[in-house]
Amino acid sequence: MTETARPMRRQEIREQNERLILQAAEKVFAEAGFGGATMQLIADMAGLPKANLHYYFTTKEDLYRRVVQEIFEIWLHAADAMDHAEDPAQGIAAYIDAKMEISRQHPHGSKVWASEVMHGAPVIQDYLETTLRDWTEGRVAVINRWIADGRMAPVDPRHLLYMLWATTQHYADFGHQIETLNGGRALTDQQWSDAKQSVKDIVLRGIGAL
Amino acid sequence: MTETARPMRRQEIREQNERLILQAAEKVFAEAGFGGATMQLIADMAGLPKANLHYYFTTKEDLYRRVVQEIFEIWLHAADAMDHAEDPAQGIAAYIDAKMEISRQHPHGSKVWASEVMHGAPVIQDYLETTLRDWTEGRVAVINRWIADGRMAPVDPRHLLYMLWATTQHYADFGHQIETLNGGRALTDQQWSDAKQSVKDIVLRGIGAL
DNA sequence: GTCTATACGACGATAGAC
DNA sequence: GTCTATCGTCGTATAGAC
Repeated sequence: MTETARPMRRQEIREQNERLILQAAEKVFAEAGFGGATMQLIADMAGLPKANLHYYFTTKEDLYRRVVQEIFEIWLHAADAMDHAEDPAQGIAAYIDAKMEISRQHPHGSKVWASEVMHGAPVIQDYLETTLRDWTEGRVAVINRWIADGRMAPVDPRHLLYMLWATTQHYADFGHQIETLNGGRALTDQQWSDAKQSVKDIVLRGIGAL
Repeated sequence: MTETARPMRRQEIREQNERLILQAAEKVFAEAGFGGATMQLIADMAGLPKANLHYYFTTKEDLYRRVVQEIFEIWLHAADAMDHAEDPAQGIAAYIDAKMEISRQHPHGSKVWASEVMHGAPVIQDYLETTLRDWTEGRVAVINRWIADGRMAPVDPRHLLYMLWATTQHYADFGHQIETLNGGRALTDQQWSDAKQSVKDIVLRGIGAL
């Protein structure tokens, strides 16, 4: 009887274990907060000994930082939907759809980010001041161009962006509250679709793009 | 030399100390999360010995529960602004103004609530299922009446409420991010005024009430 | 690369003097 | 009602065998 499965190389073992740990950490940090999370809990969920976590990430804060960075990267890519559009109706609708879908697919990451910012962004303050600030200024310019071209009403671009962030992320961060108000049941496919449509209807009409 | 100040009675001492502790706890729980907060930190901020906290509130969780209940009560009263209005333009504008003002005056409480819900509402789940559910159904009925009377567009009342909660609370919960994007400075009176107006403009136009 | 055992510190809670 | 001293627990992190 020969061993058919190719043995994993060191690099593959490392990648697989880091992936396992990061997925477990995202869930535990989201559900318990940074202070409430324990390395033991994350290790159990990842199915690895606690000491291995320290081997791969050294400290609890290192591991946490990596989790926060991941959701941030995902959000940045959602802006692509907005950039490749000519008019606001299409661009903002696509951005809302993308952000709502992320809230559905990555609710844990969204919560970890929210928790981090609520506590004053002790770990990712530099990201706020560089990447996020640049990103925001770029989108503000896009929206201002749409306004200048008469394609939408003259609303303050920053407050519009805050409304988009707040509303889309609310479906992840306050998902438990929404579920409770939905009779204790998670939103169905149809209800998610309705949610996206409701948000797009109100916002697009609200900025005069419909 | 006589003592002019009337000595406080036991009940007054208790009320004053509980108030000191609750204010300190709200701030510490908001900034550090439940797990990150320590009784020592709260005691130092309140200017009382740590043992006194346990005397008045027994456990850390008791103290936390009281903090969460307080912000919830404040939010419930904000709905009064909505109930005494005949048309949606006036009622929802008043609700937005009230909720925005609470975000400004009680950012810590808002964050504690957000954190509690994000972690699955382990302490106030019963409130979600009773008080909040009843409250929500009442407002849904009001909005549906406005729609039936042709005073606003036929939007889904629940998703409208979620957008109002998300957007208004965002200015408290993500206040640090907003401040960073504002050049590291807190919003001025004028900027708060602009924020309220922007939210009202987009939402009211969005639901066809303008 | 994996895991057991443990050091070390911090926190919640309480006992008991005042 | 107030406060000091302290107990027991738990969590992060590491040392060292395998």
